[in-house]
Amino acid sequence: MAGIKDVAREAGVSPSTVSNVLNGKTNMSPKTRELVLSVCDRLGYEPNMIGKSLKVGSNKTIMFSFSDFERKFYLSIIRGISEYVKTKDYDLIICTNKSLEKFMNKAFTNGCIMLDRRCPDSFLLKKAEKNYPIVVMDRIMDVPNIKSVVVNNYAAERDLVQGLVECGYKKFAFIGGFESEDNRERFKAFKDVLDENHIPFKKEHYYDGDYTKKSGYQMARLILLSDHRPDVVVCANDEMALGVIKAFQENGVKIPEDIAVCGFDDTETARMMGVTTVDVPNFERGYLAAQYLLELIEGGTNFDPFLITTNVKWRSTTKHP
Amino acid sequence: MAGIKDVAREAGVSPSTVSNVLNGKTNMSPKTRELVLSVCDRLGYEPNMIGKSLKVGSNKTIMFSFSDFERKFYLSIIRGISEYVKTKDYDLIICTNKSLEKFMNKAFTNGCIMLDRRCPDSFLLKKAEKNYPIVVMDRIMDVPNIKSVVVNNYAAERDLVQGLVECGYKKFAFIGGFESEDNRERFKAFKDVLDENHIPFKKEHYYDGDYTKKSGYQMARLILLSDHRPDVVVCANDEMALGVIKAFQENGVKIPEDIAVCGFDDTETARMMGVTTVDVPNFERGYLAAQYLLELIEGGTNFDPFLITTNVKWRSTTKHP
DNA sequence: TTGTAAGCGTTATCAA
DNA sequence: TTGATAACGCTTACAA
Repeated sequence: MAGIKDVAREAGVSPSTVSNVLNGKTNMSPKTRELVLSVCDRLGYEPNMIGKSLKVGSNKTIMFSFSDFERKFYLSIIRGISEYVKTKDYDLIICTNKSLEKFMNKAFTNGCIMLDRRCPDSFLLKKAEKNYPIVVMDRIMDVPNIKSVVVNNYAAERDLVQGLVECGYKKFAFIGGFESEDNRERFKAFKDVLDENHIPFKKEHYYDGDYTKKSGYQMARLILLSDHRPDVVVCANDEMALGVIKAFQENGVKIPEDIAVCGFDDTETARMMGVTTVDVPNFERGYLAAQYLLELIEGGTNFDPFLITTNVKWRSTTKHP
Repeated sequence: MAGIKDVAREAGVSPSTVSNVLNGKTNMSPKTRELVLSVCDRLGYEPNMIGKSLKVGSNKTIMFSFSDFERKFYLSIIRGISEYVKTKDYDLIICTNKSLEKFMNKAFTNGCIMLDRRCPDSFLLKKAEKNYPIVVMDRIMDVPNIKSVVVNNYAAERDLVQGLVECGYKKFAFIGGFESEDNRERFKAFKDVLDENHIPFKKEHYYDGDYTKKSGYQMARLILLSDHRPDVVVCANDEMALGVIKAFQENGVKIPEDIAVCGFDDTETARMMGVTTVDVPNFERGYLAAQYLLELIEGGTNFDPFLITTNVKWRSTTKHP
């Protein structure tokens, strides 16, 4: 690997001149510039970004961390981040495992968008205290250097359930995901709307899923065995709703005539299957997260959580309000 | 940000001693070690990986590059890479846009897995000549320092089409994706099997899609307008097959009774919709790609392309052979 | 217009 | 058991 010194020696100039040429400075004669450029080309010189980063102190790079590979919409989020970052001439590195200690470091990246729920708050707080800017998605942390960008789960689920009530549904079942802020909010909205409408809901009609299709399938079978048949099953996400639909189809339960089903996320499969659900604008959330992160990096100090609004998509697995 | 020197000063030792402690060396007294460790903790010291990388010359990191955000199975590939890399104590960075020049650099990453079709061969060849190890997916490049890990499209599509022939289908239509090695191979297999079975296929029964669901939908409408109704539509991927299915459903065409449909990829939606397709083991391909890359990095010299085998999944959008 | 030299944060060598 | 020093590849004052 040719280094800047090799180029300098070969061109008969000093390393600083090579550096200047390569960084678009104009304080050299045209012929020196040409010469340097041609030597770079001939030697196939590529600047060592590590050396440069060390010297310059920042490398205009942000990082995104996630760890759930079952969610296609993560790709949309990535696309959103990627698009915004490009406009600002920053680079993006995405990281999936425990390399955080290495990459969440001022020396390596200027900031981070965190979507990995396995990364504990305490870790993020530690980084934030060191002035490392972070945007967290799907969780709320209201401290300096951390900005939350979260889906307004509560409002979205409220809209959905209120619509179902207006359709005339009276007997509800809810399939929850694993313990998380998302799930708590979605369930709370569900419960609140039922309460406001004086529709009773018993604990035993809450079924414990884990956001996977399989768990939805299993819970649906339990529902079919129970003596209290709901007329609508509200699922905390689309994957579980798809599992429910599969179980219902296998057991000859007509959707929505016998039992209606709805989800949350508006995944591609849900769309294709005509599932009533809540559309979360994922590209936009990625884009916004990146935008906020760069604002923090450039010195912004607005750390108020940002809520993303959503829309209910009424499709064929429920009546329409 | 506290640096190694700050720690050294605070602990009353030299930077080298701090470095030694932090790198697990044992050439110091236990009490010095303890002291250093406690100071590190108190100051919240984190090693600057850039400084370290510059000194050490390598940072045990590989990179993965992609750019198509419409394919959920990319997440499976990433998971495969991520899993393998973890076992070898390497880090993975994923990169989506034009940051390649920066990251595909010996100083930054030790090697790269390339799945971005927009990255030209010429660029990769240039890197390979500089001894930068690369694993390319979905394209074949048979030169030193580049290993190809590709799906055996030809064999897979042959199996599928041969099965269709055995089902008794006689009038075929093919919807191709955009111009690419994948598409060429899939179509060649399709055509070869028909030829071998003396089943005629005219150019006008090849429809030009672009791998999107929308294009499948549009082509399906064209097919319905044509005077030659096929009894099976073979699509170069699942997305297009889903588009076809949508169009057929809207027009009252029964699948598979009136016209059968099949795809390629075994996406989640295809699975859910019962589409006959070819299952590509994506997790495994990522895993293997990572494995081969690390082999190259450690000095391996087996650059022969590796073909990944696949299985046909017979489902309800076609008869079964 | 060009070159010299210091320094970014670390580790390795070697001497104490 | 410790520390001084050089070096990794680059940029940037500042000097020439």
